Amino acid sequence: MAVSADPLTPRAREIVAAGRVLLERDGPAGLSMRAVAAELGIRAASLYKHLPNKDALETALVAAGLTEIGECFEEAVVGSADPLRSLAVAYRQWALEHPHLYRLSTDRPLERDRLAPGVEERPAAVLVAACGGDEHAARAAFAFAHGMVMLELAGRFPPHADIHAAWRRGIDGLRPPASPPPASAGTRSPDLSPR
Amino acid sequence: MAVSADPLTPRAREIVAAGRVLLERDGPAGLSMRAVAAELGIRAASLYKHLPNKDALETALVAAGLTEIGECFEEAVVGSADPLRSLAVAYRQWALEHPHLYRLSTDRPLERDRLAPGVEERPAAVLVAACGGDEHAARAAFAFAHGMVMLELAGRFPPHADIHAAWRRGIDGLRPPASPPPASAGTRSPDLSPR
DNA sequence: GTCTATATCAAGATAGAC
DNA sequence: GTCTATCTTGATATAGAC
Repeated sequence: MAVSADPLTPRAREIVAAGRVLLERDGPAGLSMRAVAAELGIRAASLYKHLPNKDALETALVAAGLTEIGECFEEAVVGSADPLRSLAVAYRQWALEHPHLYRLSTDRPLERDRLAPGVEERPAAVLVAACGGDEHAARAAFAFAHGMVMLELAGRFPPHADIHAAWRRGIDGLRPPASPPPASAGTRSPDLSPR
Repeated sequence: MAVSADPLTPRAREIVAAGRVLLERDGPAGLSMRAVAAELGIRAASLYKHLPNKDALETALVAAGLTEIGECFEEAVVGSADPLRSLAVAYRQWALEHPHLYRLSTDRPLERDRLAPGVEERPAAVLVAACGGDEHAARAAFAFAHGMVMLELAGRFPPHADIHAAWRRGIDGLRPPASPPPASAGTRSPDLSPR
């Protein structure tokens, strides 16, 4: 059993960074070993001195993506009067800014063995707290947010759809009953724009 | 502007059927023109007399998948005391029984031009009705269900997660306020198993 | 409607020299 | 740590004969 990730050498980290540039710029089809090598000005064969294969590269990219999403989560809730809304805003924003890395990071089984400890658990704990300790609600909220983001990234909402209203309705239904939307000017939840 | 789908010849329909077998059995990587031809006992080149290219095959598969999901939807609500729950059960069941076709059908932009009329609209109307006419709630419910299914298909829920409880919590939060879970024995929503 | 033959391209990966 | 050279595989697609 693999206890933890093999730590990456500095050169391997540079390769992963180049891979990330390519993935985010050209999508998954652009993430070939040849292209990554070209990005670094070397030959594809040279990559294999630093990473065993392409899967190791993708695994490292997934770890990087999940780590960043987790950091966003922790920042999003500090001082927030409406943590669940703040998490939703942060989540959507990160996914829309890094669509290809988001998809790569979420559409395959997690190799939990190879993940640094806390990468999955810490953002999960933040979300559960925002759901008033209800972990079923937290799982539902995660699925809701993932579904919203995936549908938006796939262009599946019809042109006239009010995406913000759907987010609002979902969050309102998942918020813990004890804490209704904070009493501000209006009677409904505020808009979901990042600012 | 392409007004509607080119109708498929009978032979083309057989090709699409073979493609569906392969996709569902071997996943997207197994859906090659060579493999489809082999499934029919012919050569890949022969396929191009019946379909212009691979994209046409995939488009036909998507149309078939969406049509079937829509039919499931219409059947699921007849005589149901809890339409939103019934839709959720039907949706999850179809997706779990056809994981690869589900993913193919949902992860790319819809070519609405090439879809038979009603394929998208009719199930949408059923869902909106189940949400008490609230189309924002319907969109949120769609995203919630899509997210739940995608996470389950991707193996992203931890082994201990109570998936049924998450479905229940999501549905309860999205149901129209006027109609609480139908008064049965218990105080909570019933389990989400297909039976 | 199917065939053979082929063009074209690109992918992951390895061996071994330097 | 990078190179050249190569292997192996497999993909979509076209031309033209039968």
